[in-house]
Parts: sequence; C-alpha cells; structure tokens
Amino acid sequence: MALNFHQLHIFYTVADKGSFSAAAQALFMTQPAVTMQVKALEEYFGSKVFSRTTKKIELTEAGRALLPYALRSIELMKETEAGMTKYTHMLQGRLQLGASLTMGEYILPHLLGPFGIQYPNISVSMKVMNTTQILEEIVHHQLNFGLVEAPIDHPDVQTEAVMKDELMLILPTTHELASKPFISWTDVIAYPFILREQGSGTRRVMEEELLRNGHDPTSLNIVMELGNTGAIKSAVEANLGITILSKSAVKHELALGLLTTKMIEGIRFTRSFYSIYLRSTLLPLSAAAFLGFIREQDENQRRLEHDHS
Amino acid sequence: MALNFHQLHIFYTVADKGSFSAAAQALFMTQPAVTMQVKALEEYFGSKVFSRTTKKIELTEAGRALLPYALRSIELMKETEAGMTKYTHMLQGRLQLGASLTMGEYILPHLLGPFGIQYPNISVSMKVMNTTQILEEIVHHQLNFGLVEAPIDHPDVQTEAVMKDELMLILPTTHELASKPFISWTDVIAYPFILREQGSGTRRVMEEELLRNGHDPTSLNIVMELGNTGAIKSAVEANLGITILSKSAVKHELALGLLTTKMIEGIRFTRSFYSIYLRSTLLPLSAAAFLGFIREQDENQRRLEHDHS
DNA sequence: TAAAAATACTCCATAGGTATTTTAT
DNA sequence: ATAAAATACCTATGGAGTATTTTTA
Repeated sequence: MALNFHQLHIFYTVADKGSFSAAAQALFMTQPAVTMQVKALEEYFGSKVFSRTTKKIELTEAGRALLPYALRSIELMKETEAGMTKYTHMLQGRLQLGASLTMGEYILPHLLGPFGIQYPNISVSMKVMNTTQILEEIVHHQLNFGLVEAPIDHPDVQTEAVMKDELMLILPTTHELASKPFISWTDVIAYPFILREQGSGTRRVMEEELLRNGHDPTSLNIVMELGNTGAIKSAVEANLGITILSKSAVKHELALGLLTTKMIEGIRFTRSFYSIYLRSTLLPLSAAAFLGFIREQDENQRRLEHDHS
Repeated sequence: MALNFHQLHIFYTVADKGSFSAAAQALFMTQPAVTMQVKALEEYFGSKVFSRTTKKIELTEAGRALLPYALRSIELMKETEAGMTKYTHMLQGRLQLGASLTMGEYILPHLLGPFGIQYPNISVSMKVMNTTQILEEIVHHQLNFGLVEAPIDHPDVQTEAVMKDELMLILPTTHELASKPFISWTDVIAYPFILREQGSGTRRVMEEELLRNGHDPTSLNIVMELGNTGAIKSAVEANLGITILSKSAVKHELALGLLTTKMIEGIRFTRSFYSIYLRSTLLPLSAAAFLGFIREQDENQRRLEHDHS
C-alpha cells in the first residue's frame, strides 16, 4: 500500500488524543481499526511511530518527524475541499444541521431556499435547539454542523464567525435626513416610520435590538405596518416614511440609488453568527458546501456594501 | 469514500498527460482503472473535472481549480517520504538500481556495504549498463532508480546531482608544501609520491583524471605502491611521500589534523553523479531511502570539508 | 485487576484487472 | 475507421467490524 491521507489523519488523531481508543472515538471508528492503520503506517515506513504501553503512548523520534507532515496533509485536505465547494453543485449527500432559535427562525429560511436550488441533490435536515444541545449532538456525531449565536469554547469544536448582519436606518435618497451627517434616535422618532406587522420575525428582531440598545420601540412614530419587506421598501421609496432593516435586505435598492442607509448615533445593531463543527473529523463535503455557500452570501453582501460606502 | 492522495495523483497525471490511456501507462495501471478513479473523484466533488471527447481531453473549471491542490498533495507526499527516510531503517523492500560503469565499479561498492547494514531488509539488485540503457529501463519501469555520470534531459525523468567527489593532493601537516599558497604540477612531481597498486580502481580513476587534465601520471616520482588506501594514508602521515586521494577518503585524518589537502594549480578533479528516476510515479520508499542515504553521505562529507576550510 | 492495545476472525466494499462496447473525429 | 474512453463483469485484497486475548501500571 502507498502512503495515504487516511492513515496520516488517524496517526495525527492518535498523537493528538494520546490514545488509540480516544482517537477511535473521535474518528468514529473502532479501536482495532485504528491500531491496524497505525500498524500499516509503521510497516510502510519500517519504523514504529509510537512507543506504547497500555497506559501511556508516546511519539517515537520517527513519529515526531512525521507529525508535522500529517498535520499539513490534513490542512491540505481541508483547503482542497474548501477550495472546491464552488464546483460542487451536483453534489449528493445529506446535511444534518443544528440551528439556534433565531438562526432557524429568521435567517436560515432565507438561505435554505437558494441553497436547495444550487444543490438540488443535498437533502438538508435542520433541527432547531439551543446551543448546548447543538454542541452535544455535534460532539456525538448526531449533527455534522451547527449555526449558533455565540462562539463556542470547546477543544474539539471549530468555531467560525460566518455572517454579520447589521440593521440600518433606511431612507429615500431624497429624504432630508439623508444629508445630515449624524442622526440620533430623536431624529428617527421625529419622522413617520414604517415597519412589518406585529408578530413578524423581522419586526421582533428589530424591536429586540432596539431594546438591547436602550430605546423604546413604542416611541416610534408608526404610520404604516406592512406584510412584507418588499412593500416596506416600496413605501420608503415613495417617501411615505423611513424604516430600519438589515442592510442586506435593501442591497438592490442601494445599488440603484433609490435608498440610502444611515447609522443611528450611539446604536449598533450588529451581530455575528457562528458555524460550529468537529475539528477532529473532516467536515462532510455537503457541510463544507453549505459553509462555502454561507460565506459566499456574506461576501456578496460585503462587496455590495463596499461599493456604496 | 473520502478524498485521497491516490485519486489526486491519478487526476494530476491525466491532466499532465492529456489522456487517460497515457496516464494509465505512466502510472503503470490500466485505462479503465484510471477512468474509475477519475469518476470517483468527480462523484466526490459532484462535478466533472474533465470535459472529454475521445480525441481531446480538457480540464473543466472545477478541474482547473483542483489541479494546484493535486500538485501540492503530490509534493507533500514526496516531502513526507523524503523527510522520513532517516527513520526507515527496518524498511523492507527491493531496490532495483541501474548504475553506469564508473559508478558501479568504483563508487557503489563502497556505498552498498554501509547501506546494507543500515537497511538489512532491503534487497538491492544492481545492473551495470550505459546511461541510455538505464534511461530506457527506468522509463519502462524495469528499474526504479539510476545513478549516472551526466544529467539527463527527459520530460518524464527527474535528474538530481547527488555526489560530488573531488580528488585532492594529500600531505602531512608538517610537509613543506603545506605552507605553500599555490602548488603546481611541477611541485607535485618533485616530491616522493605514494599510490595504490597498478590495476586498482582508485589508481585508475586518479590516472584517468590526471590525463583528462593533461598531465602524465608516469612523470610522478613514485616511491611506493600500497594495497589499500589506509596504508597509503599511514605512509603519508609518516612523511614517506605525498599522494592524491578523494577528499572523503581522508576525512578522519583531516579532522585529527594529521593530514592536509591542497589543490593543484590549474587542475580540477571534480565530478558530479546524478540520480535519475521517474517523475510521474512516486519513488518507491526503498529507492527514496537509498537516495536519502546517498545525500547523507554527501552531507557528512561536505560538513567535514566545511569544518576544515 | 482494570484499563488499553493487540490479535483473530469474518465480511463486505472497492480497486483493479480483462474483455467489450460506445463514441467522436 | 480508428483510437480513445466508457461499461460490464469478475476477482482479490484490505479495511472495518465483533469478539477475545494479552499486557502493564
């Protein structure tokens, strides 16, 4: 047999965990299988890579030499998969996704549609639960991927900020506030305000964020409540009022110069989301594709923002 | 199946050769096997990597993206094997070595002994033939490794300079020529000279090199002909005469300060040897071990030379 | 004596081979 | 028409599992 990624991956995991059984668990295989692969590696190189007693395992000189190569090969595998996600449109597979309440309720529905179009052969199953439960299921290989609202500190889990969403004040380009350099909360409540109907997710997020920033949503001068974001944007364009929406919701109108976004003095409506997944196991390609997809969305948004900054 | 070196290697070879059949030949496997592995890779990524008609093969966008990763993975494999040769002492295997006449007659006998001690489980078979024949057998997988006297220019063959041997004038540290900054051929023939007996390989190499540099070996003032290099060194140490030997033959005496080496004005007894092997196929570990072994010898020599320069 | 690793065995997936068919120039 | 890739089919190997034994702290 020739040298291969798989054995190096197993070798690395054993070295990392300091035990064959622990590595087996992390790799979701049995201990004898791990023993076998390490043995094969040792036969290949004609040299033991671990000096082992039942209680303690230690890298030999050869093992210490091999370790950095093994690490690099794992990195390279991950890079390769990440670099290839753009081309995985017809990929088959199953994506088992855990999402926090907010993620699952307000963000993912808008992502899963387009994702399903791009990847018609990946079946996505999403479970909405709290962060602790998601973490638990990821560690036990019940889920291969999670999206949560706070970074996770766990040695086996990789956390990465994947989306930044920012709510902004949305005005017609011609609005008198558009030329004002600094806009305060007092300015905002002085003008007619348009928003989504009571009970909508978008409205709830907006109100929660306002409260978090110490402002009372009921002090807004609400002139209109509309059933969808498109209607709100049209109303603002028609100069019927102003609103607060996520920047990404108005990217087209920004591009066309119909609307402008403004920050409100002393208020920051930013939040990040975090992808979490097992460090030890290679992310399934379907999950890698999803992660790539999310990053792409994020990039597009960022690029648009940049074009109009 | 997970991503692996093997498939990337095959993919790269197909891209490199521009044909499945050619790649199969280079990889020493059959065309259907190559087709299979490429297909598996394409299924893995959910995307074709080649657009193929029977006459022409072309990388798709995905293929172009994958190519650099494949190359890197091959490089990494090679690096890993090269980096691990130091630890492959108990390696099993067969090394089929082709060597040019000079290599096989004068150099290899001195290397194969120590190599056999370090690698008792590698059986070495050496074939002495001319460079063209060696090249031929390497390309057709009859030999996995060759050592020749000139660099080879062939697209599928990797050439690397592996040993530099230099003959030097050897003197006792106390000899009056030792303090002379420049030594000419006239100086050399003015002093008693010691060398190996007629018919010895070392003597033959030395005489050939002298002739190549335009000097007549018979003009030497020969006072002694001895049966082995050790005896010659002792004789020179005892101030019975001077000699010409390869630098590496006197490294211990140089280190101990018993002898000095000098260049002879206008004469350069240098020559390089070259290892040659197939670029497309991964060098068998036994061959890699041998290459590493040769490099090590070379390094030791170089280091010693440096210490006394 | 109680864990962790090694061994024995069984089974199945898959890689590779041979023979053949399809395809595109 | 021909050369190259794809397909069909078969075999053998080896990777992974379960069950068990060996090892050493």
